[in-house]
Amino acid sequence: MDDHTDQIRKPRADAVRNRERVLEAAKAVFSAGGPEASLEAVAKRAGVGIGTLYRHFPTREDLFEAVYRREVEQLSELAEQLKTAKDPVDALRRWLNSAVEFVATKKGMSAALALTFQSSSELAAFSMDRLTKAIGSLLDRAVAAGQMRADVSPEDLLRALIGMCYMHDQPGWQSSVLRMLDVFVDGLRMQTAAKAKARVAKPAKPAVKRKR
Amino acid sequence: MDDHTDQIRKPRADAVRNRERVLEAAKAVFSAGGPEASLEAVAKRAGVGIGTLYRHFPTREDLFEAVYRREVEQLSELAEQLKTAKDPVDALRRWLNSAVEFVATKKGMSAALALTFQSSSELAAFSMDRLTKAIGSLLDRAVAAGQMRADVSPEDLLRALIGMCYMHDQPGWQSSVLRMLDVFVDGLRMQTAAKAKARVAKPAKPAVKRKR
DNA sequence: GAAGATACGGAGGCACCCTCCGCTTAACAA
DNA sequence: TTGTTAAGCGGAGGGTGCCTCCGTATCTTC
Repeated sequence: MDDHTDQIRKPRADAVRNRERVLEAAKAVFSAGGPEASLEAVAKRAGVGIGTLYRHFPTREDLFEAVYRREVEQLSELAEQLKTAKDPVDALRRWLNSAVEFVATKKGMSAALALTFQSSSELAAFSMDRLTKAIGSLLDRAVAAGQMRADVSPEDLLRALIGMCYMHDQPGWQSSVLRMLDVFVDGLRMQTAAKAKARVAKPAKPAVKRKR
Repeated sequence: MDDHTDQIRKPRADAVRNRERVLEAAKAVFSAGGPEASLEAVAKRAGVGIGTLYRHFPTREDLFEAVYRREVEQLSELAEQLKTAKDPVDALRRWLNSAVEFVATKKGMSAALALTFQSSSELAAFSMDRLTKAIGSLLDRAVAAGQMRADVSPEDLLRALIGMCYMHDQPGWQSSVLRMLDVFVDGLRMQTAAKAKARVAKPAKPAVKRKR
């Protein structure tokens, strides 16, 4: 058997194009109709057969995933830009605010994402990693500058942020989330130079006295 | 036409019984199989016909709602009990912790709830009202005792709590949420001179691992 | 241009949704 | 108790969307 199998073929142009079309259509359809929207509707909007859709994205979740990955990238890039801001605490606060606003435009997708996160821990890992790094870089700067306590991880903060945004079916949710984030940042912030010093000088003993 | 129409009949015993059975079955089925679970499976498990299920709960959301309402009641009652605890801040912290644990046992239901909340603002209003009052009573005590800042509403706190719990697909989510809540309560807490001192003298030593 | 690999589309089988209506049963009156 | 009647029950069946499968079309490579 001849195997120049390692010879990899260039992916077909139509396949690439169709995949892109489906993603585009899916984003629109899910945003409008929620996660239950018909996949056949997605295929139709994309102008491809239902079979094509299923070949590229064997399950509904696969499709959610692919759509979602893009969104994550965008937030990640924003953090990159904010890293050069002057005030680290303000930069963090700003990123959080942007994240809230970002979520605000994705109403229809959110329920879909809730479902996807639940079943695909792989996606959760990816986005966690990506967004954690984003927050982490902002957080570290603030900590390094002595402006924030250091016992809350980027993971924790991310969790709080995403969590709060899930509540966005209430009227006024957005301003409420923003207020919460302010309180939160206050909770994280070093109180005064003196206090900060005292605290850092303090010896170990785990952050909290959690009973049970 | 004779109308002793105002004469109201007692609801039929079998109807009451069946309704109860369906709720029981639904809780189990949704917990295990998530929100997409077959309603026919629910009917079968309840030992009733599919028609009966649909008469009692015309839509899938109606069923979610009814199941959910009970859960809310329980949390509400817990708050009632905690109102008599000595330390108000600790009572609040405890209620929050219990809420987290409570959610932890409802894995399968959470995605369903996310969907329901999105489409039924009526349910959201009900549970918000109920839980807000629960938190509110605990929060008020702490504020009245001068142990907490007063500019964060029960609604805000509830939002943060529920939000955080939506993240529970991650390993270790629970301890993370608990940690977040601690930080949060710290952020809320009054920083009186005495308190602040106490805090500094206290262990809140952070740091630790937090690699990267 | 030919050969072969790759992708396309949509028919079709299946599962589930939900409605509709004839039958059953509980509540009330006598 | 028994009769009357409203309320409730069950599940057949039409409809929709899911997903697979395979004959056909198109692209890449030589």
